[in-house]
Order: sequence, then structure tokens, then C-alpha cells
Amino acid sequence: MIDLAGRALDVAPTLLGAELTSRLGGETVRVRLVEVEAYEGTDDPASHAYRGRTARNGVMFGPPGHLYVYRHLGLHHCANVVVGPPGTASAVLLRAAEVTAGLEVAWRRRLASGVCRAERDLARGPARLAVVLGLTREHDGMAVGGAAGDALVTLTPGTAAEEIELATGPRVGIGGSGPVAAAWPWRFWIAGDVHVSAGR
DNA sequence: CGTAAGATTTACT
DNA sequence: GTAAATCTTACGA
Repeated sequence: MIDLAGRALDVAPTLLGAELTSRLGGETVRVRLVEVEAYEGTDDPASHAYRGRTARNGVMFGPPGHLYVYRHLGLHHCANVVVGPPGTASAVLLRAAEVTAGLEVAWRRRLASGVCRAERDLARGPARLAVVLGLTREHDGMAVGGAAGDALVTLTPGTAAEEIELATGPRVGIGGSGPVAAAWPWRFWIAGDVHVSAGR
């Protein structure tokens, strides 16, 4: 079981290589996470929670292990997993993944609301990943389960034998949040993996 | 109540 | 490479 109670900076790297399974809509899609970003809530100028609790980000102020899904530019959804002690409003943004099961479902969902050419682009980018998993704002606050149980969304560790080469760098798309926060290397990905997003 | 800006993606020049 | 799409949230008056 993955421990989500720690700080976002500590939890984020442990999510790389982990498998996220969605049974939303009665169809199963499983992905292997290859890229995430840490958001340290109220202490992080780039976080949605930086200016305190609001109607949109309320979920982040609750207990860890829940989804925070928000709409961006009216067109896209991005999904986070809430982590850390309750009240810290920490979360990990899921930025990219490799689809390992439910490929057919993933393709249908991507083609229904956009264009997708290569298989490696199926879940390459936070909004694309949300589409593949079937996540929308309706699922904001939904609980994330472990391997056991009947949760609609579950998170399980990757294979122990798997060797992951970790890479870190500045987060993407938060340039307007201030030069300091933009420079913090709070983005984590699996080095060399083709499913990692290009960034900016 | 009005306005500005956003943790992005896609299409076009 | 640059720009447009599109709407919700947040903040100022």
C-alpha cells in the first residue's frame, strides 16, 4: 500500500511507477504513472490552496487519499491526489502515464473529445490523463482505494523488481506564480520514459 | 457586479 | 512557433 500521509514532496516520487486503476463508467482503465508534480498547499505560491480554502479547492484541506479534480480554461480537467496531514492542503498532480490496461476504452475516450495519433500520447499530459481515466469535476472528492476493496479508483505500488530512474525538474505552467516557486524542482518523472510529457 | 487570469491542448501560419 | 478556444474561480469596486 502506498502511504499518502506524508508531505507531497516525499510522496510524489513514490507514486512513479505505481498503477492507478479507474472503474468509472463501468469500464476499467489502468495506467502506470510516469510523471507527477508536488504541490505543498498553503506554503506553496503555485498551489491552488495558497490563498486559503475556497469552494473549489476544499477537498485539498480534507484527509489524504482523495481526488482533487478541477476544470482548467473551461476545456480540460486535471486530477490530483490529496496527500499529507489534513489541513496542509498538499496534493500531487498526475501529469502523465502509460496506459497498461483498457487500451480500447482509453482510445475511445480520447477520440471522442479530441485527436490522438500515437499510443504514447494517450495519457501524455494532465488533461489527457484525466480524459483517459474518465475523471471530471463530478469526481472531485472521491476516495482513492488501495489494492483491496471496491473503490472506483485505486492506487497500487508498481512491481518491486522494477528499477526506476528518477529525474526532477521545475514544475510546468506556473510561471506566473512567481519566479521562486517556478524554480523549485518539484516535478518528478521516470528518466527516459517516452510517456513523459514534453513540458514547456 | 464586472473583470482578469488560469497546474492546457490543439490547430494553424 | 504562435494563437485561439472557453468558462470557472477569484478578487476588486
